[in-house]
Amino acid sequence: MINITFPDNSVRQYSEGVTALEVARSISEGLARNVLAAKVNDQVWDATRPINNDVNLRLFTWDNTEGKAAMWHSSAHLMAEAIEILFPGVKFGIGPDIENGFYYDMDFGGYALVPEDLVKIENKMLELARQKQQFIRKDVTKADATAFFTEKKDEYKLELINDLTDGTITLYESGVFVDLCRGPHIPDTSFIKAVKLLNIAGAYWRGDEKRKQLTRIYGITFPKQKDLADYLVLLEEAKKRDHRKLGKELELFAFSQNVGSGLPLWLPKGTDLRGRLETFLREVQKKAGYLQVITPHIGNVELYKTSGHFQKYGKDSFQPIDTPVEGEQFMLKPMNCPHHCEIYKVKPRSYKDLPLRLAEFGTVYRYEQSGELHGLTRVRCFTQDDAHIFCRPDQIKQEFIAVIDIVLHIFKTLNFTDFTAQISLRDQNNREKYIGSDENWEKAENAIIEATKEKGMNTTIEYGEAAFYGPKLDFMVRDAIGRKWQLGTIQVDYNLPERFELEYVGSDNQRHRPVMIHRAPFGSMERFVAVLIEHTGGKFPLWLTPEQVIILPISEKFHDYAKNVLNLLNNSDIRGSIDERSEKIGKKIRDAELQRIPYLLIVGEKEVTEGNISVRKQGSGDMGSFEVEAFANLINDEVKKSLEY
RNA sequence: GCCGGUGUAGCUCAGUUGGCCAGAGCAGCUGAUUUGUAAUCAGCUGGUCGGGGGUUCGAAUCCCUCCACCGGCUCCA
Repeated sequence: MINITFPDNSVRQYSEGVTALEVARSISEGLARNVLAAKVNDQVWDATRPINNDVNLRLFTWDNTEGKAAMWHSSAHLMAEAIEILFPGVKFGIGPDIENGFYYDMDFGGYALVPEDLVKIENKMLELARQKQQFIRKDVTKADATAFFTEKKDEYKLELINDLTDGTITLYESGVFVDLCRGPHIPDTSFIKAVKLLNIAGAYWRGDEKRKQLTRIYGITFPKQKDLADYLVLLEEAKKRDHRKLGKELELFAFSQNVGSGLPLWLPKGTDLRGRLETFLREVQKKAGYLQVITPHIGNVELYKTSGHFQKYGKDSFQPIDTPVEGEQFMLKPMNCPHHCEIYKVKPRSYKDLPLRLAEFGTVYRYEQSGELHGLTRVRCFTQDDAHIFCRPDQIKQEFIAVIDIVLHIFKTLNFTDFTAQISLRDQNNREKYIGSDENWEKAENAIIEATKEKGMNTTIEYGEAAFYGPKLDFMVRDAIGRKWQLGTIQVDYNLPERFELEYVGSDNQRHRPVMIHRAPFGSMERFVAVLIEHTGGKFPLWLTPEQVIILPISEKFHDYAKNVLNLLNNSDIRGSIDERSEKIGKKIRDAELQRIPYLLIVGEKEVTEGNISVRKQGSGDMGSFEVEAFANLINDEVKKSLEY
């Protein structure tokens, strides 16, 4: 007999070789019907795998991340089986579960899948799922595995096997499909009741653009048909919040092929909104001791050779601009830091001057690959809310923490609760990608880790995500459909001060090298506004929104009164307009609601007589009558409250 | 940049197997209406069917090519 300990620390005895599924059945038949996988000590196992020792056991169902993972991983196998039946000869790469579903990378040998194929595959998957195929785990030797996939002529699997070093190789068999796989899998395919293959994409084998591009199919499955329907509705809802769609509808920004792709045109309302964000940040930064500067949009090529950017990115940048006579070359500026270094150098600096915090809403130009362009989140011209802090080495931590405070303050003011703080470090195996000494890298990496610890932040660490000159702390948020974007960033840099030979005179009257911190709380105005649009669905905070109110006269007779009301509101710093169209009030309300204007003020006979306004709040309806002054106070209180430091 | 998809009026979309002058709704303009909490009515304007090339008696429709956009991959100072 063996002892099995459950999460609540209770212990039960079972005979050796018992499976998690049998354990579940011993607890309740209902549980057994829902068990997808199990955690045995620290490893997630098949629920059908025999347990031979005393262990800690935890059962996973669809309600657990691990349960979903097993379900989707198994779904990838099921899809592969369906494809092997429908498209014999297809070679398989990898097919993992992902956050929302799964994918499988496959080599269709030149055949281009069409969307109708997906439907066929879905149907075949459902057919196979109903057969209640079991996932059978087999331990094999490397030689056996190699022999099997050699026979199958699957070079991708062979390459994977070849790279396996830990000795144990497992295969999983379900129906006619056998895959190299670590597992775990769900007990059988009958748990998969609903299937949706979402899209087809190309993906380089092993993520290497020099290698063959395979066909990737993304899909998702559910244990109930209704779950799938709900999920699809969710996706549709998310698409409605897409900043590209809302940006057009709310007239915030536009793109024109005549101007060029990736070059956003900020429309009046978008400019107004962005301007308010900038003003807001300027105020915050002023309080935090930043000095605002302005630098040109171009700079001599030599400047970027000094900084190292030219060597690193010169080929992939907009190419230098030649002057007509002197033969000089200028780059569109891809970064503001070299310019700021030159500002640092305009005069000798004393340790007493530090930290020197230079801030600029600096517009930069980067030649992003055409396939990378994406609405306002990935563009070729964008404005960073940039600043560079030049400080003494002993000031790094305090400055770093002060920047974190600014970022957190901004996120809080804008209700960005759903972000992750990611510490981006060097790729340990690929150090030649970076410039600067090991010693400085370590100092910088430690400074970031210490600062985040001190702030008690939840962080993730990503290796290989650092900038080429230094590690970063990045604030990541998701867009409407779950894609991750970097917004705020804070970066420690020992390198540029070196390259620009920046110095300050210390209290010892000796020359010392300052350290730089690059930081941008929004990241870029473009990307920030994009994410803001998606997070708010276009319903911006009152203090930020381009139009706070719109006055809707019942008929032309009340236009004069409306103008008086607008004047009074303008005098109280409230911005808005009057809908003077000869439309019915229902139409005016509808249009204003669709424009996400926070307050609709209706004025007609009744309001004129009583000298007030009827207020309707966007999204929630009639709030009743208000005196203009009382309403103005209400608005201003709301604005003040959301901007409190 | 790579793989796949899409491209018809400002927007959302129809347009049978290639065949009369390319359609609708919304928006816009003009007029009527003077309206009470999510779409008043009528008329009009508006498209080199993404650009270029080809096949054909004839192309929005078939082929080639370029461009843009969409979903991924790779990249992201």
